[in-house]
Amino acid sequence: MSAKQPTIKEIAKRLNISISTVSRALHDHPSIGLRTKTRVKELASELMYEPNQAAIFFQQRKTFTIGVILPFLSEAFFSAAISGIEDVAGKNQYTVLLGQSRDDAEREKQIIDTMKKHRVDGLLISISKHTTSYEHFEMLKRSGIPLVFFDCIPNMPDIHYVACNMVSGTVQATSFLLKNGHRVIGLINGPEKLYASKQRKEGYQIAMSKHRLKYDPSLIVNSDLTKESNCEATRQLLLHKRKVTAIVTFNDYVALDAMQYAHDQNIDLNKDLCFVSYANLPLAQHLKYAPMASVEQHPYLQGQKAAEMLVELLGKKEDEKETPGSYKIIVDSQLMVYNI
Amino acid sequence: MSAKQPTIKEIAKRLNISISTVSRALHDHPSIGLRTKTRVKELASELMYEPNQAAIFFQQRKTFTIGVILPFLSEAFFSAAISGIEDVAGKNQYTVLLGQSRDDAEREKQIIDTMKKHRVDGLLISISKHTTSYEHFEMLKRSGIPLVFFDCIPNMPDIHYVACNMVSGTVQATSFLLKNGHRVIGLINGPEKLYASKQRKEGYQIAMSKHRLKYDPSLIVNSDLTKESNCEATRQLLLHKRKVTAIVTFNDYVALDAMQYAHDQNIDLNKDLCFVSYANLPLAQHLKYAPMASVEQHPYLQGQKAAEMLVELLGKKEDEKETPGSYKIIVDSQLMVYNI
DNA sequence: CTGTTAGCGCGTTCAT
DNA sequence: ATGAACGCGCTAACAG
Repeated sequence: MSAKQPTIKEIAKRLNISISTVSRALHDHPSIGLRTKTRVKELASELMYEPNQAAIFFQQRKTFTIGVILPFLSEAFFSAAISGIEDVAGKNQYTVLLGQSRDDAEREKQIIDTMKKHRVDGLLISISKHTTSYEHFEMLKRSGIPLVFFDCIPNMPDIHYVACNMVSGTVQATSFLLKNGHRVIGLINGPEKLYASKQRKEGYQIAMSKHRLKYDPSLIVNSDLTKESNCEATRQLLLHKRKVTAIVTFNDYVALDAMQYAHDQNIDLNKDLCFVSYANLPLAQHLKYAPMASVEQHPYLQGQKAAEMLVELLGKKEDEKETPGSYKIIVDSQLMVYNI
Repeated sequence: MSAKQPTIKEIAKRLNISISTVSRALHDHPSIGLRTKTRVKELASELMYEPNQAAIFFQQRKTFTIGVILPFLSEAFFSAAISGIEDVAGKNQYTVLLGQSRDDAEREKQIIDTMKKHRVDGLLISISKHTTSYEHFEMLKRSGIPLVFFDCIPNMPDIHYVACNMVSGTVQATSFLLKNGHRVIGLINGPEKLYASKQRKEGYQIAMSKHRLKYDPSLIVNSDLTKESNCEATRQLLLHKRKVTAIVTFNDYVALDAMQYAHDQNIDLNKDLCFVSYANLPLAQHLKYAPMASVEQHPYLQGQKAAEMLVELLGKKEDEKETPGSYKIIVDSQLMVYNI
């Protein structure tokens, strides 16, 4: 029933002209007679001709597809980021091939393989929490597939990336608490190896020294970000010999667990114990307990910037890939104080 | 630097054998000598040869790509659904091309065009709230691109789809309230034209008549699902001449707005006024106010089933597309009572 | 202005 | 057991 897609060949045959004439007519090539041009175009639309992109992609060695690999779409941060990516991609005629690593290094690797097979033109990656080996990224580089990391970036030399300056964000967060009179401030950090954790730690330290307060390492506890670990971390801080009056948490999910735990210990939230976090969560106003303030990481913007960077790399590629350096964009994070 | 991808042609030249021999060797064709086979394979892996899928796709007239179009990834329902889709797709060697319609009919249409251009093998769509014309879907059908709808499906004949039985879900929800002694139950429904709204209305009516209660149309109010509209709907129900003691809401987002509004009117939630909703939201335990119960729609499962259906259609296509009928899968929704 | 030809990378007959 | 040749749909370099 559904007639198979017509080709320029078909059109050429029917019109008794050559294939290339048809091709040129369709492309408004200047050297085609108006008469033939209209004839071609009419028949084309009559037949509902549509160029076979697969063929074009093939011969142009380009798929106009960019792969996006990220941990979880269910995290608001990423669903916002991918919207930014999608918008930029679409504006530049690219489509988005999706892959969720689910924070599984093996899965991430496999997705990369698949994407490579599909000959994506470039890749946008926010690496999984558990990715420790970076071979597959190196491999991509060697294959000449441009790669831009965003948000969660690997500790590798010469990479392109977009990330948030979590150092300054954490300085803001901690300073906010200090200005509000808190002196003993805990930090529930993520896994120690994570770059994101290092930045938070650094920001915390900077803020402390700025206020001429001694940095107490025991006020920083690491969590592997499971609920249990988050609660355990909270417990530790609550048992600290000094009275902790405020806590900065690695992200909102940690904050929720911590606040829940503290509340269950009959602690008056955001009074006896204040929380400041990093905004990954929507619905703040509908939450039972919300942190007093949250560091906004601008996910949509990060996605946008990363996609723009990639698109630029893709454009440049044809001419000269002589720029071996690395592009970096640091998006400023900023503390948002909730007025609830 | 990065050597361009080697081809079988390249390998053939180096080994002084023909292209087709290389091709066959790589495919373990029985009629290739063990000796040449190993030689080929060795060189191939040495050069890190990888078949150019773009070329293969092209000549096989297949991209092994399925397009997924849905309103918002930021809604938990959809991010869960796409995970189900991704898993099934991956298991069957398909990749997922993503497009968010943002509930914009025009955008939806344009995404479909792009996907068609990209020659996706099939499409999975949850239509936007504002899609009223179905031409583009018809067009796809005519092009021979298999189409499976999920969750939000258009009112069209002969379509394949996976959806949740919201009628029975609503019957359960309403009955739950009736069993708990409520007699005057409001329903904040979505836009009237939506199939999802019709189902909810129907379920509401069925539950009422099952309990031999008279159906009062004025207890059903429509919302366009904006915050304002949700609050206005709530207001109407609160002003109802009969005392409304329970409300079924179109979804969790509506419920949140409604509960917030009611709370601001000094109403004791889930006591003076009970809420039951449809589960689109995670973090239920962290919410300030949560409905007493929620109808689970099994998004992951719906995504899975829809993808499986599409994969099957894609497999069948080659042989005979003689089955013009339509596949339907109704996933049972079920009421989850929160024990908070 | 238009036609001819070649080639993109691969699978697939059809020969040998 | 291997090679030559063709075609998928399209673009582009090269003739007229």
